[in-house]
Amino acid sequence: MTDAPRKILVTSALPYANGSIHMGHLVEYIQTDIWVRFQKLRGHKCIYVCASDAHGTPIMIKARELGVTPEELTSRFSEEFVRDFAAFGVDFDNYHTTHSPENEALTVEMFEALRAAGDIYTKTIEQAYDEEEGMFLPDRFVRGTCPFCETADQYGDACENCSKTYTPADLIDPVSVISGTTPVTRESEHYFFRLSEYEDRLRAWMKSATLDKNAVAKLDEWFDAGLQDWDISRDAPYFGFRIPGTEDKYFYVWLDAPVGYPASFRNLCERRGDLDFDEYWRPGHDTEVYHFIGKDIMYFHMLFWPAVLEGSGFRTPTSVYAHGFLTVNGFKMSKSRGTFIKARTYLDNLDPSYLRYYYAAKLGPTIEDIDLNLDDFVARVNADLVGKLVNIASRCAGFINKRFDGRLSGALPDQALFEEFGAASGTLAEHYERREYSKAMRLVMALADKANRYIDENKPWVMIKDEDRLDEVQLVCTQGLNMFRSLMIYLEPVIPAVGDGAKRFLGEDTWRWADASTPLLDATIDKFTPLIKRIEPEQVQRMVEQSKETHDATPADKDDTISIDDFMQVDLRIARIEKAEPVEGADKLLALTLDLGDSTRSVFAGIKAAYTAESLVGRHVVVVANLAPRKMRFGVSEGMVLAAGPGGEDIFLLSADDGAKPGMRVK
RNA sequence: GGUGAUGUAGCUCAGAUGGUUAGAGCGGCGGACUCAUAACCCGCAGGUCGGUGGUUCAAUUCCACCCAUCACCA
Repeated sequence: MTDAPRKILVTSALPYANGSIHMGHLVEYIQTDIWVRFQKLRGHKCIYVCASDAHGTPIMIKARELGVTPEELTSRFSEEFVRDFAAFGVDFDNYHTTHSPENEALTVEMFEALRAAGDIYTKTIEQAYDEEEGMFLPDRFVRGTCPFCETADQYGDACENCSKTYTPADLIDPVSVISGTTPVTRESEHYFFRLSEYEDRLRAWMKSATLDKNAVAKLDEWFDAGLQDWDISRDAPYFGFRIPGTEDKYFYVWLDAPVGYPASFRNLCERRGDLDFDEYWRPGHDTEVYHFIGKDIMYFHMLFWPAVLEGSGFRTPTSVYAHGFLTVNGFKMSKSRGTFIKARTYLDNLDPSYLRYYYAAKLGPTIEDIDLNLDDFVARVNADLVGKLVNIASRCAGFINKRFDGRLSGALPDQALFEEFGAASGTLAEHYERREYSKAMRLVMALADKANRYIDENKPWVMIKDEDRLDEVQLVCTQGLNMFRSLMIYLEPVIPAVGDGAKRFLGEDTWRWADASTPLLDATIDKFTPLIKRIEPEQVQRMVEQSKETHDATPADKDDTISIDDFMQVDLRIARIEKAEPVEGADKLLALTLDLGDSTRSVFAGIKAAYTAESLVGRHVVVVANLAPRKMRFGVSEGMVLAAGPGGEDIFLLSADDGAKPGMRVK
């Protein structure tokens, strides 16, 4: 490996400063940190910056609720973030905030450049307005009944029940979540960025950035739908930067948030003499810029952000690396299950190296979600890190310490075997570079197996009993410790804290990547102490217990079992099918008219492939009587007829035995 | 609803541009060892590769549809 040193700037997404860091956040910061540490270990100049995302309505509202200023709120969370990240070994070169002079200056500069280029225009739009609070309301701050399916208490942008999208003005009985009053619709002038003009340039950038194929598919989808211009302003009151030349207009938080990357970097430049801002952020230099993000914010980082940079005279990112989400034990993190685990709660119970290794063992370069299975976590970490890896040192060190005064021999007995370990360097480096961490971990563990097998075959504990073979014991253990050392160098980006312990044990100060291919000989090692402890399952149990918050559990967070009360909320009734007819334009639906005793209902049922209309008339079926009515293309469906089976022709209606009458409750 | 992705042994995941007995680690079972944080080593048992249909001499791998899970919809 003779790569010339590269100049690389890396970022992780800016955490929003209104809540604590949790296990989901850490996937990204650990992924990025591993990559950065790898680059540094290889001798490249790699800078890692981040910042708190400090603007926007949610922060403004939360600060108001707590009776503090937004500045106080966000700096409080920033301090917490910095502490948590440091504890997990996430080693930023700079951690800043978007509420900074550097950020304001850059945001205004970009805005002015875009305006000068004719890419900014104003347009009057209508928006929900809370008269009591005297403020415009973001869609998420208006709730009401869905205009399509009439489900109550839905957000102002989309219905969680029928998934239709709409605007707050479409809601039935809309309410401001801040004051509880009914919002009115009011006009306001907004600033727009002509994203629609950037399609060609974005397509060109997309090719040069060699994005993940899933990301490309997603972008193509967005291009196909047509790029819409982007509303980049918000009305006062708002926590953010005021747009120059206006009294009451502010930049939308998503405009200045990514500017936080160069702003944090500029802040670092001012404190360090060896960095030139323009070299990293203006076109025409051979520096590299990478953004690590979650797949949920690809839109902002792969469309808006490159377009803004392109249009305002800045360089575009070399690439944007998106990762998937974290599930815990196969499900979304849940407060009632105790799987909504904050960084701090983890740290109170477990060593950060465990998590860094486990994430590395599961991470690849794609946007696929990864699962933190807590049983697997315990087993995997104990088996790999303790049982295989550290065990190599543990089983060799005793002999060297007790019988050879801590002295390693001057040569290796099996040079070829050691060279195998050195030869893995190229493959491993490629895996790290491509963010194929799981592949790298598999390869390292396969080598660890090999090292353990070597020791097993050579049996130093047998030779030690024979005075004539003492030299051999020293040689075999030197070989074993050198294989251990190479693997620890390879894992230095993942578990640097364990690496530090290993360095101390081996009497070394620093490692470079290439050191893995050169053995440590004729050296004196320190007494071996356990570098990492096994995880006791109780530690995990305690962490889960401490993460449980039953009081604010939402229904979706509940256990797999339900109470009798929950069941009784479903109003099941016997109904007689009065009429059944096909629905014009629908392949699967039959329109049923049901007699419920005291009323009749119209219900659409997807059973046409299994039943003819005529065969149904007169049948008694079971219907969910209190299901929210659902508007379909053909009319409103006022209930659901129960049936079993996978669908298609395999549908089997439930019916009642003789004697059941329409309207009877099923329970 | 639209779009994208995922579905392989009990668990977590590899893999095959279609082709002899589909792999690893963990867990389970049996054996060996005792240097090592009950670690390590050897062996065994576990899978109709989500379902249905199609293309093909041949599909788990390609295509279609379906089911389930996840995400996004500015």
